[in-house]
Amino acid sequence: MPEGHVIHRLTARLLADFGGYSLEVLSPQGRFADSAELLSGLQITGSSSWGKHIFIKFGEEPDELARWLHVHLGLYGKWRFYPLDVFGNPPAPKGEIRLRLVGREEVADLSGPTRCAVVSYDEVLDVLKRLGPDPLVNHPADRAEFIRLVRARKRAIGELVMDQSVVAGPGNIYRAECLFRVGISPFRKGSNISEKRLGLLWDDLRAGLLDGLETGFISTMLEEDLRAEDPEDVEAQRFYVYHRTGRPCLRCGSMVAEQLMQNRRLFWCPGCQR
DNA sequence: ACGAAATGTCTAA
DNA sequence: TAGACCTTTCGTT
Repeated sequence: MPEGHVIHRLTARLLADFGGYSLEVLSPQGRFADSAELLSGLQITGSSSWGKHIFIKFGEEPDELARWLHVHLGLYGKWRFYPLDVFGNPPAPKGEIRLRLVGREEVADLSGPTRCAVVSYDEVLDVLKRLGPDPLVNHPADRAEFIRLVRARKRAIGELVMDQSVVAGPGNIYRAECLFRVGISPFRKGSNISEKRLGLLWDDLRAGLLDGLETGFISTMLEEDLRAEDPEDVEAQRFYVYHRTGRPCLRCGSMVAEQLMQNRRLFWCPGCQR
């Protein structure tokens, strides 16, 4: 259940912990068995991520000739890591494990991904072509490109922030929290929002994702607001509006509202986001 | 035990 | 827009 920050983190970890030596690749559940065989015995020699997509390079050939593992976790997918025991044996798989990487000191188990496939470099490029700028990558022209893409569309900004061809990486939590922090109503049409405010939104998405990348979890709340909340309620300490339906906004006191947008729960403050 | 929800995306109608 | 899909976890009976 990850947004972009978790994906970039995982990508780095997979290369750091499992790269540079021959790996055993298994599919305890069986659904990935044929593909696992294509990879088993090879080394991980590179990794990259964009938005919520992970690409792991297997083999020492140049990029164009290597085999690439493409993973997208979707809503439920998860990587779990377990240490080998004192004899160097991996633990028995727990649950439905689509893919297992057996490393020197630990195993990486993948469950529930929406995509897990061995692909060519061309297929990697095809995926990248469909994705908009990633605030964690933040190439020099990306900020302006994000502004241009949003302003070219008439759909609501709440939908556009979740559209991976407009901006790759943010999900439902960053959508709610960043729109709140920048004070933009999720219902505003992209084409009606000024370049300046969209620039601030990009900056805030980047700041949020960067913070999540460092800490490993999403906490969008500023220090001075943290103290105001009930210390028992961990979720409320992290978020201004996400999952806070019917409770008072910490900034203005209005009730946080909720409705479905594109089949996902959208949270916003009607007072702060006009 | 069972049902709902979860930080997502695709496809068909 | 609705449904399908992949799986785990948490709350309610």
